[in-house]
Amino acid sequence: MNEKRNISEGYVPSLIETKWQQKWHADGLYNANIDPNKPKHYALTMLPYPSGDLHIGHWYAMTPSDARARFMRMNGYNVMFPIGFDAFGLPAENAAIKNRVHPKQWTYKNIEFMRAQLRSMGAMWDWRREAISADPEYYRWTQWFFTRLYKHGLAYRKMSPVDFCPNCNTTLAREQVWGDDRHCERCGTPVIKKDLDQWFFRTTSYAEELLDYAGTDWPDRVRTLQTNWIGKSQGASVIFRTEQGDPLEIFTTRPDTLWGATFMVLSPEHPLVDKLTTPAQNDAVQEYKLQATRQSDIEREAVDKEKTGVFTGSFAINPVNGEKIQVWIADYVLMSYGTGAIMAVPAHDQRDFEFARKFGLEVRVVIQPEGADPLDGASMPASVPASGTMVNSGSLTGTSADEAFTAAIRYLEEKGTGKASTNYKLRDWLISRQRYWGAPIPMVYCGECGWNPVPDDQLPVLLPDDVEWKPTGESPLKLHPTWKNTSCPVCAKPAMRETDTMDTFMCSSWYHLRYLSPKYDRGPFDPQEYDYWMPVDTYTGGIEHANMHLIYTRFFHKAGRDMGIMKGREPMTQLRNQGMVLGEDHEKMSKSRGNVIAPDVLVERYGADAVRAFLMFFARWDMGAPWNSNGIDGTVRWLRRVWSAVIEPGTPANPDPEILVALRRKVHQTLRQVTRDFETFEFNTIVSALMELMNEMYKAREAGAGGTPAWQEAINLYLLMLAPVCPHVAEELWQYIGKPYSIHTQSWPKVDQAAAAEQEITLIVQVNGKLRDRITVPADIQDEAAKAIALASPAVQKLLGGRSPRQVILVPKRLVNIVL
RNA sequence: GGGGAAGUGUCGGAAUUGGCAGACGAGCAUGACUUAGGAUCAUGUGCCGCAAGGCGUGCGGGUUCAAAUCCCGCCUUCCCCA
Repeated sequence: MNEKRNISEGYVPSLIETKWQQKWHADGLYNANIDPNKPKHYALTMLPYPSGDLHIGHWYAMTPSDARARFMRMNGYNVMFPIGFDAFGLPAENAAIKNRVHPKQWTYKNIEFMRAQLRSMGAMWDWRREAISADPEYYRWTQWFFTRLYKHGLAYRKMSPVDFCPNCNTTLAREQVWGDDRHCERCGTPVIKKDLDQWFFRTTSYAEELLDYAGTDWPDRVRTLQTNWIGKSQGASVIFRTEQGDPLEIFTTRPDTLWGATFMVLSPEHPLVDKLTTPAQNDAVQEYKLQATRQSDIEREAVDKEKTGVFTGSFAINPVNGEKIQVWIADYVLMSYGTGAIMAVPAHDQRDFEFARKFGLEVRVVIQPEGADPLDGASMPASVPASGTMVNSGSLTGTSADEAFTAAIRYLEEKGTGKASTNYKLRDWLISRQRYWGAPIPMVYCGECGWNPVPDDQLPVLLPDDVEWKPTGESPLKLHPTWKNTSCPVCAKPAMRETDTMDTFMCSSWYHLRYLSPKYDRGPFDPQEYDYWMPVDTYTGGIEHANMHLIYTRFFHKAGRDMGIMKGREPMTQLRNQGMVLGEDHEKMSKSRGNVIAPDVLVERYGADAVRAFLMFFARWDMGAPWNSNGIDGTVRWLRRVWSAVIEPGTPANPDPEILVALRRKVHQTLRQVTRDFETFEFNTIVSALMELMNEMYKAREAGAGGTPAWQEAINLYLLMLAPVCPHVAEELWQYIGKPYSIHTQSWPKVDQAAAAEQEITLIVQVNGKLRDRITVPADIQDEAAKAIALASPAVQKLLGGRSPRQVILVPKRLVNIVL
């Protein structure tokens, strides 16, 4: 089939899309190489998990990222736009258990399929840089990073609870715990918490620095999410003592209310609980501890939940007044926040208040709000906010609560029983997973030498292939007959490997570095590539990763910098988030809900370019929307119109010169808007501006402008503007009009400001803020002239009825508001 | 529960960030061309009203010459929670 015949058949995406994809690939058009003579631009889109199928949400995320990377390239940047796969993780293991396929096989088969899906998008990925986190040559370096963090004291081991199914005898991930009663997804048994020795990274050491976003262009929304997640609060740590003499440390943000503490509450998991529990209370305490382990933290923290708790039978001494107060346990105190123990000040904290009322504990007012009747602890209906004047507070009585805050800390420090303290909600990062399909934690335990990292020359610690899954779901690494046996890296005696693997967030914390040089074997990345490309200039991905992935990757970078491996403050300079595409039923898209929209079907039917354009057009990118296929026909119609405008320009028919001026004006105005919208990630209005321009061009062609120089300029600029959005059809038509290959290596056009300037504007005339007239006036109209014209309007004269206006408000070159 | 967002025609959405509400697209209606149309082209399309005109951006207040946009209080929906 020859070229001309294709063209005359009209716009048939299938005839052009694969053709160009293959040519671009063969020519290495999108290969990114170091070029010191050009400014670089590292554009990164969050890497997909190879679940088996790309869904429309992936395209929604990636298409605009690709379009913008293309736009940057046309603006003279040397652009790198890599892709890869976040290939470890639980779904592969579930598939293994369910379908008896090896996770490796399942994962790599999925990757193969998804590569083809990704290629059909026509994105400018440099596939030579593809990185797959489950490749040994990748996870070798994930493990290497672990050992570095360990050597720098940033990885440590401690006991920590996991969700555990006592029937299956296995730990469960959050998504394996179902329902309000929190039962095991496999067997339905209620889940309990079990303490295991696990590895942690000291993310909290970087809490303070993570609060500082200097050097980033990140959305305020993300900064706020992270700041709240890190959750810094200032207060005091105070040491109470149990009757038996054990120190019992608490953190409080309100040290000023210390005199109002009438009891203490420990988390049921607190280490002192058993020691504090008296024989008479033991049954009740043990029973309560068990039921507390059955709940999620989210449930436990719920403020409006009915308060529960049990008295331990023991007392503690309040260090500021020597009073003996009861020690309770309650699930609303979490072991993971602060010290897992609180002083309860029911008069000024609502949760403590509800607890006190339920169990008949004393409520003692220590702060009297200004101008209110004196509060009575016994009868007050709710806690009151802690601001006002101190009462019943020893030496602090009479001062304001604000002053009392620092005074109380001074008092504690003088007495040596507390100090000013800062607490963070951020916890250390638990990275141990009792799973097979992840990077093995490269640590070895020796009876004599303890824990030691696997030496670099023995990395990677390879996952064994010959594993089996017991129906219980226990980790195959633990069950493997020989894998865990090794020798101690220090004394060479027989030793045991750690059988846990790493959280996949570890893999995704540095994938942007592996892209730099995925085959490099002398380090995690080639330093030359690093120095040229890093940091990531534009990072795009879902807002849902604001807290976990994006905090982990920042932590990882800062820790790497302090270890001399990475450079600079932040790994990603600019961040932009897309919203989520929900299913047509307005629910989150998922296989289990059966509401997944597959791009393949759409591409086959409408072509990749139309799908790309529609995805950019159908919703605000940063907001997302429920999917709706209805509008996609409009996008196809538009591309057909574009096709027809290029193929059938018509012949010049001596048009009115004003038609040509107006055409050029519209073209350059559109270019101005499209350029701005690319810069600000407003992709939907890029497409609508292009549609609008095409509508104008059809009218101009109708009026005889087709084939004129103005028309040809319009076509040229149109295709250049279209190229980042619809790369295939733009390339095809660019070739058709005889321009040199490739359109994607052309420069972004410049706006002709003079041509874009309006000669006339519509002056809005309001009376008392209501629209009364619209008058076309010269664009350079002066203020006084505009007022005069507005006042002379018949509509205004009628309303004035001979009166003179009280006030005339003028917005230059836009609006006149006449106030009567 | 905590944290973060968002509510605009029949639908997806636009609005130079305080200045013409509803761009663009879908849908619908009418017409043209057609043996035919899930093709193409043209025109119309927020609501009430014959009209003049009035009303309209989740609901209720407020600030302002002017509010979808700013402030206060509600309601609803969505996202994240190691």
